[in-house]
Amino acid sequence: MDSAASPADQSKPAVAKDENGTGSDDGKEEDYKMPDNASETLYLQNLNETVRVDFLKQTLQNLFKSYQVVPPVIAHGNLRMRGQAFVSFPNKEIADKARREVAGFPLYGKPMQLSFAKTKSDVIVRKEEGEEGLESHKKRRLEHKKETRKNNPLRQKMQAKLKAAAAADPTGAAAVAPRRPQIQMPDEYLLPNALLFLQNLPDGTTKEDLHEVFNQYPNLLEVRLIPAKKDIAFVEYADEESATVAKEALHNFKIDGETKMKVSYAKK
DNA sequence: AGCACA
Repeated sequence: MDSAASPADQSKPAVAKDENGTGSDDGKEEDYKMPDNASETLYLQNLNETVRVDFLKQTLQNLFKSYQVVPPVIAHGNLRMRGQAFVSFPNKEIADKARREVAGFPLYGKPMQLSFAKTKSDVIVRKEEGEEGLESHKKRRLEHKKETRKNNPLRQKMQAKLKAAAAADPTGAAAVAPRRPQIQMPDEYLLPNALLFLQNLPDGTTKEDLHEVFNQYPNLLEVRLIPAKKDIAFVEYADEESATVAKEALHNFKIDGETKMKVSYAKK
C-alpha cells in the first residue's frame, strides 16, 4: 500500500479559465488550427518511473477526468515502455485541448510531456469500427510488428535521419519552449516532502498554536509563519514519513473550530 | 530515450 492517498480520492485538476479563450494568454483562439497529426489519444512521456503503474494509471484517469478520458489508460512498467502512457479522449478536439492545457503539468515532480499517439488506440478503433474492426486492426498490428523489428537496419537509418531533421528544425514541436501548465496544481500530485505547506489558517493563528497542534505528531522540527501572508505557514518535520503522518491527520483540521486548514507537501 | 493495447 502506498503512503500517498488513493488516486480515487484525488480532486480533479481544476481547469484554468478556459471559456471564451480567457485561459489563453498567447494568441487568438479563432486563429488556432489543430495540428494535422492530431489523434484521439495522447502519448505521455517523462512520467515519474518510481510510481507504480496501476497507481499511475488511476492518477491519470483522474487527472484527465474533466476531459472525459476514455478508459483504459495504458501504461507498462517494462524497460521500453516505462515513464510513458496512452490516454484516450472522445475526439481529437478534446484530446488537443487536454494536450495544450495539461502540457508541463508536474505530476509527481516531473513535467508531463504530451503529444499525439501515432497509432489509434484499441478503444477508439472499437468505438469507430466495432468489434470486427478491432480484430482486423489487431491483426494488422501483428503484421506490422514483424516488418519493423528493432534491428532492421533500414529502419534505424530512417530514424536517425528523422531525428537529425527534427533537431535541426527550430520550428519543430520539439523546439517549443516549455511553458507553464494551464491547470491548477492539486497538491495530491506533489511529491512527499518533510516540509509541509499550510494554507487557510484562521486569523490570528500564532506560531505557538501551530506548534501545539503539529507537535502531537512526532519529529516536528520547526514552524515558520510568513509575516507578509498570515494565512499560510510552513511546518518542517525530520523526515517525509513523519510529515506524511501529520499531513494526513491534520489536513482540513479546524484550529479555531470552523476554518479548515489545508495541509499539503511543500513544492520541492 | 523509449508509441501499446495480454
